[in-house]
Amino acid sequence: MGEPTRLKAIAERLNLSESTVSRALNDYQDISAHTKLIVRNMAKQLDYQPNIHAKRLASGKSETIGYVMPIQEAQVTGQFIHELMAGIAKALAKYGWDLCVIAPQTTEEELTIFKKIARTRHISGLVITRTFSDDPRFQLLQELEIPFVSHGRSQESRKTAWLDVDNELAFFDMTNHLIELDHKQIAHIGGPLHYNFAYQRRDGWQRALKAHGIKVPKTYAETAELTFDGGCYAMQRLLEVESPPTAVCCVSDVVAIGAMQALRKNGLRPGREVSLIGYDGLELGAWLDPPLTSMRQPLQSAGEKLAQILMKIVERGSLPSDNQELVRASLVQRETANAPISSWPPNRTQADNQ
Amino acid sequence: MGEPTRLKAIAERLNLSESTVSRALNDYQDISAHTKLIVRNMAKQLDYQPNIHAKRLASGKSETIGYVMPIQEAQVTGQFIHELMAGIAKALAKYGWDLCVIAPQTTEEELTIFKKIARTRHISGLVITRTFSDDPRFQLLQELEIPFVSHGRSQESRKTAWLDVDNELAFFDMTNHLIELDHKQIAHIGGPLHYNFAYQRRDGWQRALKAHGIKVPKTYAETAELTFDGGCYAMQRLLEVESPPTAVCCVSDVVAIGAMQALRKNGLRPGREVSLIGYDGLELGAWLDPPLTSMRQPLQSAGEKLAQILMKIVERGSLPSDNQELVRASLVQRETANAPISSWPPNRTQADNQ
DNA sequence: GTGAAATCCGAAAGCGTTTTCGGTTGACTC
DNA sequence: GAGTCAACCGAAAACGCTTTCGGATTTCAC
Repeated sequence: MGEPTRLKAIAERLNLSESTVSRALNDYQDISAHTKLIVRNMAKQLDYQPNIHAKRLASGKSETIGYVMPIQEAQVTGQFIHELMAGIAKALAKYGWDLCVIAPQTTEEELTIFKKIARTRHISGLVITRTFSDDPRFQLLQELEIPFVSHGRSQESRKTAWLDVDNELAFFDMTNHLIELDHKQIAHIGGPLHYNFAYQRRDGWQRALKAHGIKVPKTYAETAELTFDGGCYAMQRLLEVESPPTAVCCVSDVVAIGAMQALRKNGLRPGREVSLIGYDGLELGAWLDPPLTSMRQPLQSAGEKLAQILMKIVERGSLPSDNQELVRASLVQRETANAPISSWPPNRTQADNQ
Repeated sequence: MGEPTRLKAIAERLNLSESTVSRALNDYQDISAHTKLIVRNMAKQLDYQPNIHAKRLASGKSETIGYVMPIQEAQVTGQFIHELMAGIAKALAKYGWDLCVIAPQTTEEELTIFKKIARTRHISGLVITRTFSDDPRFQLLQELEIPFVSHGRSQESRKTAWLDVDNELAFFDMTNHLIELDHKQIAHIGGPLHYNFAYQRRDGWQRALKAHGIKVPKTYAETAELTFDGGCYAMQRLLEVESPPTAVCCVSDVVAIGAMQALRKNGLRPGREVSLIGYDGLELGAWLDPPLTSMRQPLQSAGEKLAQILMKIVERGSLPSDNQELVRASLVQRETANAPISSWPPNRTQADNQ
């Protein structure tokens, strides 16, 4: 397809110097409006695209940001990542920035890669996800002075940029929804507490209970691995407490789906004897029988915002003022959250005593 | 963290020229083994990382490949993409290549981006997925002389590099599995024929039937959108034919899940009255009630292979000999594929006549 | 001991931009 | 009409690497 157009070609055609052409295209102040105009027209006519490597070498900027793919450990993170990345890529594309994927195999490798990036600087900023309460990446990235923004918070994120869903509020809302349906025995299946969101979600549940003066036994606060099996076991344990709950707030959809399975195994139907609300709003929840009620956070737009925040940080060389943002999750009404029924829970003490 | 190490620093420390150092690190023939050794040691000691932009500018190579994210249209592509990308990134990382994500919003934009890449050449090769029977990308990329490899074939892919699962064989195997279970009334819910794999999967089903001398009515060849609803409607239609099937081969897991729903609505249980096999092996299939039998293709390793093929093409400047590869899908036995039962299908003609 | 070949390395010219610095205009002031 | 000040543009030096070319040794054969 022939040689690509260079700055030189434009300069020669217009009898200008390369430097003038360059500054015209980059909108420098000291180029006349007229010159800018003819240069831009010629550039368009010749379909000029700057050599990106020369540009980045000369300017010392890379205009590339990296997305660190979480190591596959929790289940069905795929859809999540896909939507988020699509949003990031979209926002970056508007400004001609590139999105580079980093897929470390282990946590150690991840940290090693960060150190390498700190030296090469060929990636000027990072988006990280799946944050932990105690997440070593925050300190390291700050030490290395690599601009970054996280999707989700951590104990270390007071002074860093992040965008997160208001987990506490989401579970407050979720629990309130169940209370409005007239539930009073509302349990919670939480996630492992090394995930930062696990705390917040549990707190939201507790606050809603407290706000309505509802007291539940300690056994109602369950914990599960973020897997189908984890949810299944946790629900099973909840069914074995003295007075089982009529509704359960689940830390994730996958966990909720596991809980549904446990209910079925015990001859119970989700949304009848025991209401269930998940979190993530996965579309696959709609395909279950019955379809799973859930909470959904906007992911594509989150990706876009993350990219915008990060670009600002990179360009300014420091944190902008609006570097932390909380978004609200919304209820996805499906069929597993309904009013309690009179025949549940069974009067276990009577039955057991007979 | 101080200035990064440059070639110059190594050269000065060792009293060598920059060019010698450069060639030593790049393993040129005309540098003595001894020199190479001391240069490499010093490079390691100083933690030298070449400036990638300078390198790419000077060498004219970009060592970056692009992955074109499919436009979100079919459902649950997320997990699929995630695994594939992880494999690609892993293989590229071994050689220090970068993976750049391209997320076009429309088909037109996708083609425009290709043209831009052809001019800038800042991405030296592409991986494309979700191929269509009639896929304009193949011709364009060849015209533009952009190296690429596709995951999946097309009508235009005789002369291009690809890696694909043997769809025909997968559905041949799938159908045989049902035949071995003693099914004789085996239907197929296929995908829209603009997807290239839709043909192959249908053909595999037909070949297996033919191989066993099994004849089925034409109405057994259904077509559905690759969605939950699509599968649901198609299954409903199958239940309304004169003698409904005892087993159904579904073009994808999502379609199969929709089909399960249709069965339930009709008071039938998947895997009892009607056996069902999906395709994709999504883990979420295991969470259904009953868990969905499916076929699975290896995705992570496919990603790695795609990356390797593409790197070869880019480096050689032409197609290597082993540029097309077919992998085999394997059966994921779960619970929706069992032997037929005597009470199904109902003797419809009798019943209707009464 | 001479010529040829092989071995190893340095000099220098790129690669295509950006950006600083200074110089040339013309207009404007007094 | 000399000086000042903008306004505008060109020259040239980076940026950090690769790669060609040729020169200086050394080795080998005869």
